[in-house]
Amino acid sequence: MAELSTTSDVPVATIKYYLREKLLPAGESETANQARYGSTHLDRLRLIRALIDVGGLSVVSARSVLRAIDSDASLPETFAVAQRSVSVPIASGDLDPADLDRIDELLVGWHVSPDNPGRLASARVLSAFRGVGQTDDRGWFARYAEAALLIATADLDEIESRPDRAAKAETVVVGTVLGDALISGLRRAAQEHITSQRFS
Amino acid sequence: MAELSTTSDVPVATIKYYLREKLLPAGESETANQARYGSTHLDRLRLIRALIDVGGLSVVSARSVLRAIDSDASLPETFAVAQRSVSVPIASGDLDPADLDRIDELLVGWHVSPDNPGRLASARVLSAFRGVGQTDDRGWFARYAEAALLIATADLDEIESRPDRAAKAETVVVGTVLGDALISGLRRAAQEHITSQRFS
DNA sequence: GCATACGGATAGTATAGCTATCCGATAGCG
DNA sequence: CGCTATCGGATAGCTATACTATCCGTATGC
Repeated sequence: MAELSTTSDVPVATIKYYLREKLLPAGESETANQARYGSTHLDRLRLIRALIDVGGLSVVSARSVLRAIDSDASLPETFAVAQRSVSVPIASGDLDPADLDRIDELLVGWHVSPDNPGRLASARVLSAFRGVGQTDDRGWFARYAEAALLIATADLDEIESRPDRAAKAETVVVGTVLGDALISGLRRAAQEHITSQRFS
Repeated sequence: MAELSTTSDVPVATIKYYLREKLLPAGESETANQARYGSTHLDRLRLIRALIDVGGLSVVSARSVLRAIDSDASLPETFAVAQRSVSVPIASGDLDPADLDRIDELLVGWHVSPDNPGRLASARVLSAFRGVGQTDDRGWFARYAEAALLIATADLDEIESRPDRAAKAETVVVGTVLGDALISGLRRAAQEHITSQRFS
């Protein structure tokens, strides 16, 4: 365990915490006070840190996506789990139906279920925009939707390129969780680029 | 204050907390135990809730972006504040220079300063991808960068459409903070759409 | 004249994510 | 064989955040 800690750069106490929280499977005990951790443990630990540190997942969310990877759920099911774990749950009753309508209007031709976390989250953002006095943002949102379609297509292409179900499932989770961080990072870089282009 | 609480649906105790934390300016005291809150206070309160609830900002981050809106800082400066407040700070020393190189390679032709939070965040995501054994993701990342450019262009167009500096600054902040929530929401909807397209 | 409501100050609460200490067992060393 | 250091596991403690609840003196309005 000490070795796992040094190679992964995660404190021993934290590893113990992840074991307790069932994020990490226990090593196989060799004697009563020695356990063996192999490369699978190291890989899993790195995945955990990526999800939590970079993706910003909570420990409970991380656990549920890890379970989804380990299960034999279908890809769409794994996607659903991954999506729910990165989204704050929103009850559709809390939303103004008019906001949902406007989102659906934006997404015409898309096949999206009514309780898709992204659909609800988008409606909530729209409502917040309205609350702040931001209006006439239809064009803005439409361009976001176009970009989202590009990204999702890239995501699915990447997932399909993976060899087997296990690898595909992991890419679904990693892509969903880290993809959010990636797109916002690149967006900030692009914002600075365009800003400097227009302000000089 | 009770009125402000009912119209905004924010508990009185929470409003007091925001006053204490200097997110909300104090109402003008009329007598020793009465204060007057106007529509500016209501607007500000709604903005605070949008930033915190929908945008996921911490109270301290919210305070710093509100200060940026109220200041007479230039738009690029306001952008920088907004970007820093939505990003977890990353020291460039913690990153593998090779990851930064690969991001810079992706961003050729872009005018981005070395300490742009998005550039650093993207490098960190790249490093996390590598750590979980995800490779050959150059094409994937490039498509993300393309989408980011589309989004940033839409952002800047929207900002420029605003009448004056104050409105522009508010759109910078609101757009930066809520835009992240919007794009990830739309991405999830698009993922479901493309998935169902390909799996049926 | 007095219950009620006000704003401000202060203290308390809940949760999350670690982190530190204690404990008995055992491995290595001489 | 003895002794110290280290192991894994269990438990308790810590820190930060975002509220939330109570108390208090003042003042309003019926």
